[in-house]
Amino acid sequence: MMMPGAMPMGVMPAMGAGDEDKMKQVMAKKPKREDDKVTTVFVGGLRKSTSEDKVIGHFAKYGQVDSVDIKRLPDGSSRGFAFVKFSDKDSVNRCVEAKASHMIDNKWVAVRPHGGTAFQAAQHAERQRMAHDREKEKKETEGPATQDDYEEKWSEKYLQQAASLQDDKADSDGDDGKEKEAPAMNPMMAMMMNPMMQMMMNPMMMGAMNPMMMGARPMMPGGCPGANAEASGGPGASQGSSGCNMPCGCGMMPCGMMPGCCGGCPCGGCMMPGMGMPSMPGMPSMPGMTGMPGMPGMPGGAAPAVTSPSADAGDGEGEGAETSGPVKEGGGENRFKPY
DNA sequence: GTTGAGCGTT
Repeated sequence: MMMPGAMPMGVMPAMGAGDEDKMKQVMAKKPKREDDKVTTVFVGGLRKSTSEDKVIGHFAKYGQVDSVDIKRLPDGSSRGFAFVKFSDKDSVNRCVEAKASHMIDNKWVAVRPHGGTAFQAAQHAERQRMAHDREKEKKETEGPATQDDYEEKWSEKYLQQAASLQDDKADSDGDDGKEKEAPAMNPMMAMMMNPMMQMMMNPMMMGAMNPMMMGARPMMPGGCPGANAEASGGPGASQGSSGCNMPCGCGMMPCGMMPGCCGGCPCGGCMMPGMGMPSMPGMPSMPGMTGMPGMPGMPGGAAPAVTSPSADAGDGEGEGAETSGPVKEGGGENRFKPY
């Protein structure tokens, strides 16, 4: 026994008359629009003053004009183009083929099929451009690389910079010929070239490499006479003669930290008050760190010994030796100021 | 100022 209403809607064998009509309408609708297009011509370049009547009057000679739709702004003024619908395609063809002879209101107008090739090409180009923009935007949003990539990149950059720094240093160090050739740069070396690192490392290295300095010597009020020796004879030249065995150059070692230290380097090449910076055998000097004169209140500050530009002549200019008064800035060249 | 706008959905 089959209930009348049990049949699923989707398999209904027949449609009512009304349904059929609806279907016809739906089916007809789309083709109708297409037909509208193929029987419509676009008319561009109209005068604002051109009326529908004028347009109809012009296009009537190519066939039966169904309608003319001049596009207007809300205020009613013409936008300068119109759609002319013919009742058949042949009229459109005739009309389009005669494009050279369309003059309305004494003005040449453009007549093309609705959605003609030029229009479609323009639309296509526009679509392509939009798609391209979207693609680009998407890429930018996603980002060109991951965080890891960035880190890798920066590490690489750092190493490269360190290497180039080392190269520069090796070049400038070669001037006095006292230092050994700088070894090939590696990250560890790059780190060691950091002034702070040198400050930290030198005490240890000095102790290990220069046992001579471990010998106790009394403080030398008046400064380290080695400065003179340094200026004239290089590191170690002062040894023995004037009471201080420190080769008074401009290394990174605070003088006061060394047993037997004179308590201050008057050489003019010191960075810090009271911090004689003995040059370190085998280590490149730090030209950029030099040039600080002796400081007031420190034994080295009043050192009479330094009257010449000293070991680091050229940037310190020996200011520190001129007076025991307030510190002068090292010609503006010093990037490292005391305290 | 040379290509509309409505209809109404996934």
